[in-house]
Amino acid sequence: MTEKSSSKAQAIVTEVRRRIADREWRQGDRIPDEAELAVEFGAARATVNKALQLLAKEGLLDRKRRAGTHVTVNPTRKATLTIPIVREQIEQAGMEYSHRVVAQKKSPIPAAIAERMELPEGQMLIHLRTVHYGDGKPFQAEDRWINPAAAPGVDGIDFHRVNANEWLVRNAPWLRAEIAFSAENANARDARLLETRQGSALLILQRTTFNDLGAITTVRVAFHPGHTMIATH
Amino acid sequence: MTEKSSSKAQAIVTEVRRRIADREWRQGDRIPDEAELAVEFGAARATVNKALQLLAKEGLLDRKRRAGTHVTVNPTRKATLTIPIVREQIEQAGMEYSHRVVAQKKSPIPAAIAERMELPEGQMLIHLRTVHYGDGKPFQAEDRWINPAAAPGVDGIDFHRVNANEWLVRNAPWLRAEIAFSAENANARDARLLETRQGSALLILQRTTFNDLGAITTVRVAFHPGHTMIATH
DNA sequence: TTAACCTCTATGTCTAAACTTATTTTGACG
DNA sequence: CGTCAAAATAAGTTTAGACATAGAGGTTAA
Repeated sequence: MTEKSSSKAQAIVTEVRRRIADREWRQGDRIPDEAELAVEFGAARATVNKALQLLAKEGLLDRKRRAGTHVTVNPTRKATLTIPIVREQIEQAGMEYSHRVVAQKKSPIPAAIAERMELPEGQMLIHLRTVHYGDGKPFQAEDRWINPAAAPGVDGIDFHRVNANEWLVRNAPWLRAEIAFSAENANARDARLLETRQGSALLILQRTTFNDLGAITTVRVAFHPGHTMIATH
Repeated sequence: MTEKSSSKAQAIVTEVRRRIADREWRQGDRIPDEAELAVEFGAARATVNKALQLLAKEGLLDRKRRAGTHVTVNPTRKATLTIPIVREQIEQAGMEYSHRVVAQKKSPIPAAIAERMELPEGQMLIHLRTVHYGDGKPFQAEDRWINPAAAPGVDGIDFHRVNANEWLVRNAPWLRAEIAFSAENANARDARLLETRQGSALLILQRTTFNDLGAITTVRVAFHPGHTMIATH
């Protein structure tokens, strides 16, 4: 077995991946059971189990009790997206971070937002529009609604002085999130805020977070044209 | 402890998440060590370890030997994207799948592709353009380059008859992938293939896969305007 | 003061063994 | 034959115990 990493389990992961990549074990094949692999790799069954569970979570293996472990036929591979805090993303790129709150007020939520937040239409939430800059150039525009009922303490905050993203991350951790990506042509406001021309293609990230008390916040983030999000395998 | 799931480890995960969400344990706090939690939860240390490692991978906890486990200060939460096989995605939506190969030929790769695939510029690869349809309406347009050196057997295949995506998934599993999302205004070709107007905002997915032999394939997928990709927490 | 070194501790990893549980197989019975 | 129940099997989970190792903190020597 090719030892590629420090841990035994990781070595098993690597070796099984190699066998699949090299087609020693083909799509649909049943692979030896945990006990046999444990003997072959000189490891305990628990260690083999850990390795195979990881590969199953990755989508490379299908595991079923009694039926054994099979190489996935149509592997739907998963990619992990890391959604960083804007400020950190900008500073990590070696730019100077700044932001500007364009609007902060209490408003009744429109139908689309109500649906996303699973709240009744017309409820009064905090509505916030912010632009984040790197070295003075617009990086992303945020359109955010915050539900004070699920984020205690938010009412007294002046988001002109405190970064909403960071305040929320620190003061209202979420239990569940819904995230969606899409592309939209910049509308007049997007264009103005991002200092680009109307109609240019923007990557849009839409995220709603929930805790026991319900929806905390929903945000539509419009990235500057040309922005790329990287996902890691 | 609120038992939310079958497994003990999962129950610990849920309870720790709750304590963080309810701010019993706050950002930056050091939480009790594994041995203490094991006693509190009436579990073995290995079980607590499994739970905490999961939360650390999620980004909620920071763990360091000797220093203990802390609640992450600026949690960079991760989202998992499932990139399905087109056919399955379309059929799952209850539509009838079809596809059309617009072009298949051997061409020298341009500089941008060469860089992505870590190959010398001008190398001859298979170039493929395909449109995938749901109920006859264009769903996504693929622009793909395939490296026969890393995908043995690909040379004889007629991709007018075989779906490239599915052939590759089955015959050339990858070890490493690079995935990126962005938005682009539809160019003339995109507009024609997707039957939309030039300039409309398209969600673009760019993926390159590798095995021991090098880059297998790189593909630029342009989705129909309005398409949304969902990520799960 | 600083650098080099040591010690201690909390996490990381593995093991053997047991028990649980989903699922397939088998086989008895109608 | 088909049906239902029992047996068998492979993965799922947990446990106690052991050892490895990073790294914080303290100690000593230059």
